[in-house]
Amino acid sequence: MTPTAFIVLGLLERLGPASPYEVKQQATATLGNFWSTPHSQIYRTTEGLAAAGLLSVRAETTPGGRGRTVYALTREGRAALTAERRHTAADLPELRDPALLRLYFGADPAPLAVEQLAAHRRQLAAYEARRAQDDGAEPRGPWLTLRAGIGHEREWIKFWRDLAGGPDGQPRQVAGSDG
Amino acid sequence: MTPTAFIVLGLLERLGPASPYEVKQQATATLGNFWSTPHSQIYRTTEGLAAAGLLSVRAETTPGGRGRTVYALTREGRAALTAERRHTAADLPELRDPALLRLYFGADPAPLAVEQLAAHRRQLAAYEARRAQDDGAEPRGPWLTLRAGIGHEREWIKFWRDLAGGPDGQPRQVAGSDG
DNA sequence: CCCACCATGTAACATGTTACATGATTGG
DNA sequence: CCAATCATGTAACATGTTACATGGTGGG
Repeated sequence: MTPTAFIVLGLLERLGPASPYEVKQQATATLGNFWSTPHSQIYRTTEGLAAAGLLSVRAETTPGGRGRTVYALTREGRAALTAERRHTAADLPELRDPALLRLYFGADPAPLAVEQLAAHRRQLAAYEARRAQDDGAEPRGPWLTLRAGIGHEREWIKFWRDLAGGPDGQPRQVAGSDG
Repeated sequence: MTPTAFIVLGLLERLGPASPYEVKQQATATLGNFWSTPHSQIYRTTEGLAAAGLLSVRAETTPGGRGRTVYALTREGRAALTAERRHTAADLPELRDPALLRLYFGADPAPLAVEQLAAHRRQLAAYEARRAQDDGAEPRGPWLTLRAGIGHEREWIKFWRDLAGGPDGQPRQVAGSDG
């Protein structure tokens, strides 16, 4: 199962029957932080899952007279979701950071680092604001992934801060803070 | 410029004139750790860059009588490389970790974490072995990205270790080690 | 000589990205 | 009533992934 399919199934479980549009809204609102998906992809995926029998389709007409398509989990869909949750196979993702690529190929570290540092600080602030909002929230999953995000942002900040240098633009530290 | 294009240009600068096959070998050997690229993609990209005038093309015949295509940076190609190195725009990558997705959607943390922990420990060991090999190596870029990779592997290990639990399968710690 | 692997690509398909299109609703 | 925005999709194109194809080379 592709990640996008898993996302669609998982969100439909939470939402109950919903249109791809609603799924997309939910995706953006909740896990947009560590895994975004464009709406065109959501539409394709709901179609595909319906064709595979994991979702049921219902054509609706809105009060306004406009058509829309509502999908819901079938029994097979729920089973697939459960199965996917039980997978423990570990294929590690790559960092795939364009900034890292530039660094690798000889970009001047300091100016790059200044921008990266600022961006990661903003991201960390956003994460922490969210965590403050739903500290201790149930279910646990989202809270844990948020924690992962925060940890990695902090790691990035450490990394780029070392390269950003002081006011004179010199690196403050290059040797690894090992141990 | 796409990341793949940048990779191809950067590697061709190091290699001098080379075939897509050689570029791919180099890519795997050097930055396969944080950004892999399939060889089919390298072929497409060299074609595209040549069409855009950033690479020159030369058809060769190997000693064995087999044909191959050798690409080399043009002046425009070098200029594009320099320009890209100067970009500092920061669009942050997402974590996009399938394991995190499972966690988010309610997978049981402990068994997932056990596998993830093992995988990340292997990856960390590989990184550290490499770093031991070329500690202090020049140029600096690759060494720095390796450091980033190590930092993030450690962060993942911390994260999953907390979820993996002791021998009894209970989480050892769930509240954030904040500070 | 044949099998495995290296070198060199091409093709087919899935996924991701960006842009386009268009009907309802709502605020000014 | 007009513009902006919400809701609902479709289309075109780029990128990434997987599989296929084929010529040389070297070892058993």
